[in-house]
Amino acid sequence: MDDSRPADGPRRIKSVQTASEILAAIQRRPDPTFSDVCDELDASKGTVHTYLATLEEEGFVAKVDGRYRLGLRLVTMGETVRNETPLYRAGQLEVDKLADTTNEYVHLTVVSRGKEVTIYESRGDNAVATDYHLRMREAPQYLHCTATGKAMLGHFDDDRVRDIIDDQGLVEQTDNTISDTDRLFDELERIRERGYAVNDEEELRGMRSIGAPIRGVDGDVCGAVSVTAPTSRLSGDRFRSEIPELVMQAANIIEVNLETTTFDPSR
Amino acid sequence: MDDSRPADGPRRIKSVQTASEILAAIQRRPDPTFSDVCDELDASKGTVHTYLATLEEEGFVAKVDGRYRLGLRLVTMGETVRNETPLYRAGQLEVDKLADTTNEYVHLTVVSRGKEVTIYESRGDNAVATDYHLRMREAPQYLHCTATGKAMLGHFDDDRVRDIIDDQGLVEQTDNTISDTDRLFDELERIRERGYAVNDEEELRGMRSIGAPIRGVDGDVCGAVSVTAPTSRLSGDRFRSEIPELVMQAANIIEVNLETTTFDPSR
DNA sequence: CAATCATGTTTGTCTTTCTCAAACATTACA
DNA sequence: TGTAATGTTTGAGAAAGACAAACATGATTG
Repeated sequence: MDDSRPADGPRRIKSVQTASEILAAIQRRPDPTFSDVCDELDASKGTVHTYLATLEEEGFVAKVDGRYRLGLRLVTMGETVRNETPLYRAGQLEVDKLADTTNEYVHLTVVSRGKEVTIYESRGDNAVATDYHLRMREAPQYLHCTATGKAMLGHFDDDRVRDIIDDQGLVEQTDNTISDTDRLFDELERIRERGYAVNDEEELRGMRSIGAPIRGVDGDVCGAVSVTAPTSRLSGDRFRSEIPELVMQAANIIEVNLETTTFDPSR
Repeated sequence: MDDSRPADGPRRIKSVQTASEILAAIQRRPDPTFSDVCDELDASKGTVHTYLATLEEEGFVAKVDGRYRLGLRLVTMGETVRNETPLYRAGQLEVDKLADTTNEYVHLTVVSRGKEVTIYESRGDNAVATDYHLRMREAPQYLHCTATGKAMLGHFDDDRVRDIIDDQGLVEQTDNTISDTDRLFDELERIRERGYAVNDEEELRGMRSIGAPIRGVDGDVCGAVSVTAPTSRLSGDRFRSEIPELVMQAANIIEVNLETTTFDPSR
């Protein structure tokens, strides 16, 4: 009844947190109006108004006939992030090739704050669930139910995996999702042995993926690559050896690229 | 000597502006250290520290062994922006096709705040200047020296064009850049007549482009599409009729897609 | 067509929170 | 080991943010 102290801890800029919340609110809601944004925040109209005006001026938000959107500055900044991620430069071409030979979706992902973000995606000619994959890239995804995610988890040390599970939980996205910690650790063990991870309709019903980890120069995992296809097209030999082989090859080539580009003197 | 009034005008949140400046500083400088960031801002170390901590917590900034980078949240948000730009959904496939038939770089751009932003890019097998195009996407570009930019300017009304010129100037990127207002207006006239715009080494020496405007349902220009290739491969008939024809066809198809997807009831 | 309502914008004022210095840590370097 | 460089924390004054309420502007409706 007495903990009215400022509960210190490290200092933060509250206005920046508020701005971030507003951006999140706009992202959550499609094309919100001014009062839609107000509804999602607990701040007065006047305050929200000033924030939106500032964010618009800075290019983080755009107003299109009375409705708010995230601004194009986020596109250019996002582009910078990708270009400065060594994995992107090292992997882009190889991902395109893999999409070309498999004709399916290929993803290149990295871990950030306990989730994974797709840094590059290539769509083979037969790729399905385009809309799902479009939307999926708009937010970081769980690691425990994707091929790339599990491939990476398999090469983290147990403490780190445990921390991630504690933070994120093992949300059941489908009936096949591994939602039990022990089972997940068993699975990670198998992934380590085989060298690749399988996602058997654990993220999305009807879709399977094969993923392999990518190690950086220091030996630590810095990302993963995967092929995703409808279960009907990803079964039998193709599921058990052909695609896994191709994915691991691609991962290997990207690793080599990484080593050589990292030492690129022009950077 | 007396204008010490608050110089009112509409209110803004200063902290958000500061945060924006910090992000810009990090984007400008590759992998800056803490004091690098301080150097670019005029704020005390303590202040910058608090901002960076906040931005990191929010995912807009990441610290990788002592150096700052833009954070992956910008990637996911940027992805949202693209996905919610109708032009992207309407044009993506067509841009891929055009890159496939021409084997060159194809760009899909929109205007924002007097400059253009590439919302999607497809790289044909022979595409050159990969690195330039990578970097180019990290910042909005001038309209007066690109094929897409001029295609769009050609269909704005004169006042709007004049405003843009006043704001942005006619920076000479190469010897061929049109840096004279009257000459630019003449050129825009020709573009309107022909239906497509030409960039003849006006942006980058050795590179030519052909661009066509894309009109939205309301009839207003909402973007443009272009093919870019080295001058040696873009000359003669290919330069004067083949590629222009293909680009205008693509623009036309995208316009049709736009009309049909806009009325998509699922949205 | 007036009147009511919903939506968005501006302003005065009090409170919160930024910001600066300066002190404090921590790490590099000689 | 001492000195410098870099990064982090803190106290307190000054500045800026937040609220509420008033003000516009457009919709909607009786």
